[in-house]
Amino acid sequence: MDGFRFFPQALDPDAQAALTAEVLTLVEAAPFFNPVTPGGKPFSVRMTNLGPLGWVSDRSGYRYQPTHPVTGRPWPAIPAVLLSLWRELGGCETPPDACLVNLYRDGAKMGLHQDRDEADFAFPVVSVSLGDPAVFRIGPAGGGPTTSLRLNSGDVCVLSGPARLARHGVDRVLAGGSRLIPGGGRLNLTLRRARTA
DNA sequence: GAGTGGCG
DNA sequence: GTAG
Repeated sequence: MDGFRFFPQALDPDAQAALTAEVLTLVEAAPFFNPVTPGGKPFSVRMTNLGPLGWVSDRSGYRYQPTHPVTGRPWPAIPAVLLSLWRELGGCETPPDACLVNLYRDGAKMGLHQDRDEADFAFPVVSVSLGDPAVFRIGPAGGGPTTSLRLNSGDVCVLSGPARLARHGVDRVLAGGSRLIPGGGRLNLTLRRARTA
């Protein structure tokens, strides 16, 4: 997968713990909600966002919006450490304007999809894994054979260039593999530039 | 259970 | 249409 870059253990255990604590504190003001597809089917992951814009899905469709769908308040700010990861590993000077926070509890998964709700695909997607390991799947943008990859806590993935529109998803989460998240599970932080610079 | 994929 |  040209354009797909994998940075194992980009965050050491102390940095993982600090980031997890910071994100969980921030999202107290923007609680995880239960999204549904435009067809009304619930996702198995729970979601919230950080930053000027947040990705949401409901019966009206997929979109980025500046406020939490339940509280109506703006999303909390993106932590500085994530802005640094975006710049250093994503190689992008323009900062992200959205950070989707997906919480995978027992049995949660994410079907194969593309991130294509952003205005300019020249900007990368930077994904940070925290907590339980996940079996990630990725394949070409145009369809075809996929490969699977285990994502551990502290790993960072970058989708850019030809891989920016890669199909990807999470087949399953390996429960109990980490004690990082209270109550267990996996937290995935996905940084994106939703609007043009 | 694993892999693939409608999809614009 | 949609990450189900």
